[in-house]
Amino acid sequence: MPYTPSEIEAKWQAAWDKAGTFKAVRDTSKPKYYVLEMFPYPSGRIHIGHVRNYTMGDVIARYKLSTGHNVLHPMGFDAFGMPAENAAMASGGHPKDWTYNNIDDMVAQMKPLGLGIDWSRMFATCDPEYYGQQQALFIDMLDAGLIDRKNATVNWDPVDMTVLANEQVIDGKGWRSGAEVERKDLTQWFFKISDYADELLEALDGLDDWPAKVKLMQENWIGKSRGLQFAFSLVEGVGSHDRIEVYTTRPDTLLGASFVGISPDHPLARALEQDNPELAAFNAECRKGGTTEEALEKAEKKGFDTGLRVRHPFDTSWELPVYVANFILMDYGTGAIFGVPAHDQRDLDFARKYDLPVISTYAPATDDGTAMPEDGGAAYVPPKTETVIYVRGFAGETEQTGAAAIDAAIDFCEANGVGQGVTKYRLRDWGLSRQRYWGAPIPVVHCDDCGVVPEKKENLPVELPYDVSFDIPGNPLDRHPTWRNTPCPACGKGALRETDTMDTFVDSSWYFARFTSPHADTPTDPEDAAYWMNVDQYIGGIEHAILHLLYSRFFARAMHKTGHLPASAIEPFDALFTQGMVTHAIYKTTGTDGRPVYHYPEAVELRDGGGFLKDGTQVDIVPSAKMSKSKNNVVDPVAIIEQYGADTARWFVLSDSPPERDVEWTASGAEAAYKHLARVHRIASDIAAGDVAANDADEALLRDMHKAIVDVTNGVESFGFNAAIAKLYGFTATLAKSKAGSSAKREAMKTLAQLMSPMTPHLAEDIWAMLGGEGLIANAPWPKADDAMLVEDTVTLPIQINGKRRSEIAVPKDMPKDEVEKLALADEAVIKALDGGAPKKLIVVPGRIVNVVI
RNA sequence: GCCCGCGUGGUGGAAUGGUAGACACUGGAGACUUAAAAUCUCUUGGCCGUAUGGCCGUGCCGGUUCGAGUCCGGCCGCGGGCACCA
Repeated sequence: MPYTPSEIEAKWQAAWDKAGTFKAVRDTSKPKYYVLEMFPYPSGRIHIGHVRNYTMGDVIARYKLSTGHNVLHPMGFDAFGMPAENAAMASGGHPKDWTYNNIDDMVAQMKPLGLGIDWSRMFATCDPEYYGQQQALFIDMLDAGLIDRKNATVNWDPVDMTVLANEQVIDGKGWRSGAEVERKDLTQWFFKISDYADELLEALDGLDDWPAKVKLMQENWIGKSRGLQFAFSLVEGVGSHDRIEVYTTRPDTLLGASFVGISPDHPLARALEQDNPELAAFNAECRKGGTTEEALEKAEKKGFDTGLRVRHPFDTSWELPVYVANFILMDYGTGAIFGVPAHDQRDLDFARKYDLPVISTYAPATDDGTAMPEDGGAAYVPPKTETVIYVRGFAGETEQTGAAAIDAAIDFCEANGVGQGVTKYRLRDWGLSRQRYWGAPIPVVHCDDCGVVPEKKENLPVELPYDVSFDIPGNPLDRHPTWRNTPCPACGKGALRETDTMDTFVDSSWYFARFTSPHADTPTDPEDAAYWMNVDQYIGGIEHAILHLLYSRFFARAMHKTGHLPASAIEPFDALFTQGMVTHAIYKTTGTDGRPVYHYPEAVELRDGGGFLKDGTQVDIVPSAKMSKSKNNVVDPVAIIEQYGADTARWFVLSDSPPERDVEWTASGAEAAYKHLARVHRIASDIAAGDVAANDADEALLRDMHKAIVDVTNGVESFGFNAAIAKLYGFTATLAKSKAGSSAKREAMKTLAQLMSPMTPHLAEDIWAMLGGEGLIANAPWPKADDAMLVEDTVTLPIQINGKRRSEIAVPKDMPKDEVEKLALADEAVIKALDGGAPKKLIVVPGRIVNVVI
């Protein structure tokens, strides 16, 4: 019987459907397990990276099913966002049609993968049913004081008269108009996530099954700092401004200050520009370009001397100049700083540019001869934990760590009435307003008499109108003739709807909760949420380490506060796994115009260690590049499934590379995966037809089987899928070569099929049926290893001489240390190396290694 | 610029501080075959050597340790994120 994936896979998918194998139903008699992969954006085509992501989740889901869990494994679509509008602009369709067509296409591409998903729970965030409940959440959060309205800076395209996303700003210019982008303030809605800064930080400690790197990134993002806030008094006031409030995390360097810097958006800077055209021009220049931190940080550091001077708080005769500087953010601290060139490279560059003094406040504890900053050296910026010598200290010891000096400086300043120690966070409130059509409308109404009023819940969802056009830039809701008009929910008079829609991060911040009851007429159903939450295992890309995961953590808290999630669900993801990308080589040649020309893998023949086109031209090979349409190196999973079947695609994306790392897709690798599965199928057929009596090879085979159970189980539980697959290769080879009797072989083969079933479920079902397994393998209990079959009596100990392996001895597993020593010293290689002398040291690590030091 | 990762043969990678290169791909040799495909067997880090074997080797430089791919410090390269891409 040949291995024909197309038949096998369709057959078993139908069998699972019929049996409702993956339909999740609340059942308190079993432990629940909720496994979730980050849901996809409906681009229209599934990507091999999706295959990898969902296969990993499916392995966990199927494994948990076979260990007696009640499994929830849902799928949905993160369906709002800019690409749908861009497509509408480019080809004239409608975002809604484009999106739903794409979803249909993607579901059709995903189904053949045989994922154990409860498809009955599927939804898209652009379903009015979903975003209507999101609007209800918004209203509840507004009532609960979790939402605020204030100014935010956006990228403004002065030609298209529209707000641009950061990715639409290229080199400071609008992507369509090419106009220089300006920063502009708009009134926007904000989630008050900064109120939760400390809690979100503290709670990271409890997330034991999250990668440490993700927690560290979130910690740095929240950016808790302790510092000193105080004011410099202006020598001469300007209008109502007589002082400049500054915040510093390094108050110990106060005596090294050489200038005060304020943001171009600082109230004082705005006041001064009224009658200083030069400064107004400078500020306007600073407001050009995108809003990203990256753009601000990379811009050339520029300053403008306002001519104002402030007094140093510790010496009123010491006056410092006040500069407006483009690198100071109004969003962080007070929008004003004092510059200490000796201990900050940016300040040092600034001081040298504008010829300001450089004054060290501390120096290295041991002079290593490096030039001081005042003598042309680099800024001296040691870690706060390092002990340094304070040459211009004013609090605490002369020799102390930066951290100690900072604490002493804050105490000193507080005692002397110079300022207060304050704790600040880098985390800013989450601006959720978007000036775009394809998003969830923000359910508020602007009334001349009542002001801003939330829509009544019975009027939800506030649905997007379908009759819109995308022929001109900007938000079509703004120019819709009737949609905006609505009675005020408070007074009933004619009023206007808000036309801003919600950030798509809002959609993805609670979809995991909605999956627990996707059609409830409230955002969640209390019993379903209580039963299914939390997500036991969440799987997704590392690119979501900060924003999506932090917003979701905030949202879970907000949903708890508004009664939509139990207290136990404020950390919604018990365990997180971040998987790597699937990459593929790029094949390129250089065109006549000198630009690279990219070639499809099908067009390239690999031989003699190089790649060649049909005409013999050699191509440059860039290995392991991120798949990208423009580079022609995207692998289409549909073609792979048609050629080899879903099991091959699943097996390949799990093998070869650890899940957290990128995996390189190679045609030869896929071919090899297929060959292996065909081989397993062939071995199973042979075994099913075999009739060999039990014999002495049986025990060895069964011992190996039990070892394989342990290794594969450990691999699956620890996301070591590639290691588990390596063991499966090994056990397959053992089984193929074994001379054991048919009964033992059938047992071993059925176990192999079970161990493979999470990865290659269709093949596993087929083998299971072939060998007379009961029911579906998907429902069969996971095999258990027999400890008695795992005991090994002897171990091989490597013998090192001076840390290099020179020999080995076989010893009983539990041989005492002193006997191992004797045996080691009697080893030929050791005797030779000792040459009659005695070893300096003899290290014996039982069961591990012997090291003879000579 | 700032934050976080990663770097091991021709290739993907394995390795609780304890035999570096498991497993797989590619390449090479062979078996089977009229032939090819398929399948099976052996081999495949570099250098020296007929061989027993020896030396080198985990991006680079240094350190800790009996012992470092693994821990520490410093560099280099690549990737992710930087709040309106999702």
